[in-house]
Amino acid sequence: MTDSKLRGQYAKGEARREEILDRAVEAFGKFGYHATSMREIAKVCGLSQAGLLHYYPNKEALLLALVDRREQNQAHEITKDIALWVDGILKQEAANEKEKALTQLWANLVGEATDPAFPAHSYFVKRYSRTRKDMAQQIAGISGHQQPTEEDQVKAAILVALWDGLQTQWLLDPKFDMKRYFEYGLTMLTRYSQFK
Amino acid sequence: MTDSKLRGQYAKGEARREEILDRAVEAFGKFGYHATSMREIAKVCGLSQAGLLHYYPNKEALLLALVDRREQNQAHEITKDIALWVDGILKQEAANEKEKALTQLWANLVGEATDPAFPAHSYFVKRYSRTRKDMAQQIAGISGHQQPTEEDQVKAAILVALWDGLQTQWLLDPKFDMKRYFEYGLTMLTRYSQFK
DNA sequence: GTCTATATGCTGATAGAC
DNA sequence: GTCTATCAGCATATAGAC
Repeated sequence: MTDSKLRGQYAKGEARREEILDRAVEAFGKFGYHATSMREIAKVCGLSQAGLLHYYPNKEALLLALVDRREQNQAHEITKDIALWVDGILKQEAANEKEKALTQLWANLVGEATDPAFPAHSYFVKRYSRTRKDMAQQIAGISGHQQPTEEDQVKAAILVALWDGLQTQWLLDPKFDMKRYFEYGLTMLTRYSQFK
Repeated sequence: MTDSKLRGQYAKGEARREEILDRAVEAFGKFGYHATSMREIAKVCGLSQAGLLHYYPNKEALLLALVDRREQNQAHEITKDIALWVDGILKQEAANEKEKALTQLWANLVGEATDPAFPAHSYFVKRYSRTRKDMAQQIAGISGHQQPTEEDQVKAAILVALWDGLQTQWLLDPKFDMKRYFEYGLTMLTRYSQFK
């Protein structure tokens, strides 16, 4: 079934949809979700506005497709090897740095998603909650705990915050060396304990 | 000169302007800058749209006035007493938690301000740069350094990131106990050193 | 699958009456 | 100081031709 997608109209349409998402990420990332019109996105896709609506019936559908795709590209396993873990995180960080448009979009969306009436609000809430849980599990793993301790959970929230916050500063100022700060923070989190 | 403002038309106008800012903070905070119309703000102020424009000639002027006012309310001195410093930061954090609308506005704006074309983009860039510098000075002070060390500067950026990042998580989920995480992070930052 | 044409409504902003 | 009336522009969305 998946292979059959590679031929025929369906595959073509799917490819087009992917391409549209790529352009949309760029546009939304630059100007924000609300400030970017479907016309503009259509334009950078070489489509008319009505043509774009053929693929994504409205703006919200486009947004959700975008967010969903990012989701799927970020699945990762849990490891007990601390070096491997740090490595994995830094790789993800590097990926975010490379895909600036997507990172920018994310920063933009999170701000807007704060409003409960935002189309993807509950998605963001769940997403953050799950990320914290996963991080806590991961930190417990490398700390030799069966279950995440209170401190593991606190560290997880801090790590998530650090990630977002450093990205913000980097987005505002491209010279900001996010990686350096992130590495320091990671090391600190792995080495420090309240009880030492 | 300042006293004379308290009487007459000028004082009245000033009070009205302040009131408008209060309402605007709320509106922008909820829905973001771009997604909030001048008409909506006018409405919650009990004004017509043209009436609102009498006080702030355009949308951008309103935004800048807002950001400017927050700026002035956040000036603070440098202390060498670590407990005093932590106390001051936690007070500011509590204030942000109380003034949810303003915090929300800030989160929203920072996301949008990432775009160089955003009206207040350069303001945000400068603001963050200065905050990092101030924080580094402050951290140097409580660490007994004459000048901020490299590590002090890294810690400053991390603290700023932590602040933003935890606020984001709290805004998404009001049950998120931001203060607890912030306290942990502050303690960690003051106790930990790369060289220990 | 993509287009043109069009409907309807909201945007920021201006002009000018009161 | 506040209003109504109005503008040009752009938004999302639909209908229907090719």
